[in-house]
Amino acid sequence: MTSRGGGKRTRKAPEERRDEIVAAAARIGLIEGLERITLRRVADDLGVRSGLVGHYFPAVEDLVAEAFTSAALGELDALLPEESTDRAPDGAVHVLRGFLARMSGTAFDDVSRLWLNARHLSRYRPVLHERVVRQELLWCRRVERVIASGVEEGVFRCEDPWGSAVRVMAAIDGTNSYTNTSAPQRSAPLTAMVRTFAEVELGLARDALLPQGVEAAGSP
Amino acid sequence: MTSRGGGKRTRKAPEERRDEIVAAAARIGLIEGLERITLRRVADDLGVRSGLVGHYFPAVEDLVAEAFTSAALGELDALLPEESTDRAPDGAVHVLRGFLARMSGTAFDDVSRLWLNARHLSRYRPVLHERVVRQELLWCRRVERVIASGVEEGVFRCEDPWGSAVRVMAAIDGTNSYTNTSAPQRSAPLTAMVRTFAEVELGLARDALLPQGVEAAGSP
DNA sequence: TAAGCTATTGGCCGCGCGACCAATAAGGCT
DNA sequence: AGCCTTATTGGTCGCGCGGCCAATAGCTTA
Repeated sequence: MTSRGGGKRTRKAPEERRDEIVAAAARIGLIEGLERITLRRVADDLGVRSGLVGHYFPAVEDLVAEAFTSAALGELDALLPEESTDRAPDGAVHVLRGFLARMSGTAFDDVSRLWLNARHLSRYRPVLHERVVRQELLWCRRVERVIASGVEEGVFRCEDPWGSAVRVMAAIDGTNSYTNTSAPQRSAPLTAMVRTFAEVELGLARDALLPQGVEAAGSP
Repeated sequence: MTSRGGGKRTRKAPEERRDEIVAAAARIGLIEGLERITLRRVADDLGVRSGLVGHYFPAVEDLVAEAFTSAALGELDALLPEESTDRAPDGAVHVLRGFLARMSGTAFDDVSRLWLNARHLSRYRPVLHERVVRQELLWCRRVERVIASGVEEGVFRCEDPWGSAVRVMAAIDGTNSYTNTSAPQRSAPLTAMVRTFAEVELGLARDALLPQGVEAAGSP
C-alpha cells in the first residue's frame, strides 16, 4: 500500500493517525482474524514503524478491542442501517427481509467469522469481552426496533419485540457457527431455518420473509 | 500432579504414553482452551520434558486435533450416550429431554466453549478443521438417531430426521454462542428457545420436552 | 548377567511477539 | 527566519513458542 522505501517521514495529526491505525487494524481483524492484529502487522500496512503503533496503543489489547468495535459497527451499518429501522418507507417486512437475505449470503461470511473470532477471544481478553457484549446488545436492539416498528404497522404479531430480536439473532448466530466448518450435508436443512424461525416468531404467514417478491411463486 | 523433583525417569510403553499425552492435552483444551495446548504445557502436566511430547507429536497441530477429538467424543458420550439412542427403554422423548436439559445447564459450559474455540481455530488449522467437521456430523448423527427412533415409536412427527437434527443442533449452537459473552438481558428470552424450537420441529405438544414430569404443572 | 533397543532427557536454535526508550526531524508557532 | 513541541524512528530487551538433536538410562531380550 503506502510505499515507504526511503526514510522520508510523514507526520500527521494524532487523531488522524489514530483513526488510520484503527481502520487498518479493523481491516486486518475482519479479513484475517483478530489475532493477526499485531503492532508490526498494522505498522507494515500503514508504512510506519511498529513503535508508532505502540505509541498510540500502549496495550495492544485496546487496539484489538477498538478494531473489533469499528469493524462490527461498520458491518452492522451495511447490513441494517439505522435510518431504515425507524418508520421505514418500504415497511418493516421489507427491511427485515433484506437483513436476513444479506446475512445469509456468503458475501458476509467475513462478518460471521469476525463474530466467532471475537466471541472466542473474549474468553481471554477482558477489554474485548466488554466491547463484544456491547455490540451484541446493539445488534439486538437494532433488530428489535425493526420488529417494534413492524408491530406498530400491524404486520408483525409479537408480544415481546426484545425477546424475539434476541431469539432471531441467536438463530442467525447458530447457522453462522459453521462458517469456518461448512459441510454439504448440513447446508440444505439450514438454508431456510432462520427465515422460517423468524416468520413463526413474528406471527407472519409462511414464506412471508422470502427474498424479493417470490412469495407467491412456488406454492400453488 | 506427577511430582518430578529429581532426575528419576519413568519409561512407559509408547502407546500408553501417547494416550497419556492426548488425555492431558484434551483436559487442557477443554478447560483452558485449545491454544493453551503447547509442548511445554502438556509436558509440565505430565511431569515430563517437552522434547518427549514433541517426540510423539512432531507437529503440534496434530496433537491439538487429537486432543479436540478426544474431548469432544468424551463429552458427547456424557451428554448423549450411544447406547441410549437405539431402542431406548425410557423412550426417545425422555432421551431427548435429558440431552437438552444437560446441554442447556451451565455444567457443560466447557463444552460450549470448546466448540466455539474449535470452530474458530479451524480457520487456521487444516488438520483441526477436518476433525471438527467430522465431530459436528457425528453429533448430528447421534441426535438424528434419537429422532428417528422417536418417529418409529410414533411420538415424533417429522419428515426429515436428519434435517431436524441439524436444525436442533444449530439452535443449540446459537444459544451457546454466548457462553463467553453472556448478558443478563439475553438470558430470559433464550432459556426456552431450543426446547420450544425442538418441540415445533418434531411436531410435539407444547412443553412436551420440559425437564422431568413438569409438563402438566403450570398450565391448568 | 551382559547387550541392545529405544524412551527420555537436556539443551539448543530461530522466530514473532509486546514493551520500552533515547534520538531525530517535521511542521506550527512567534 | 529560527525555535520548540512532539510525532516518528530505529533499535533493544525478554518472553514463550515449535522444532531439532546428541547423549543418557530404563526395560527387555539373549
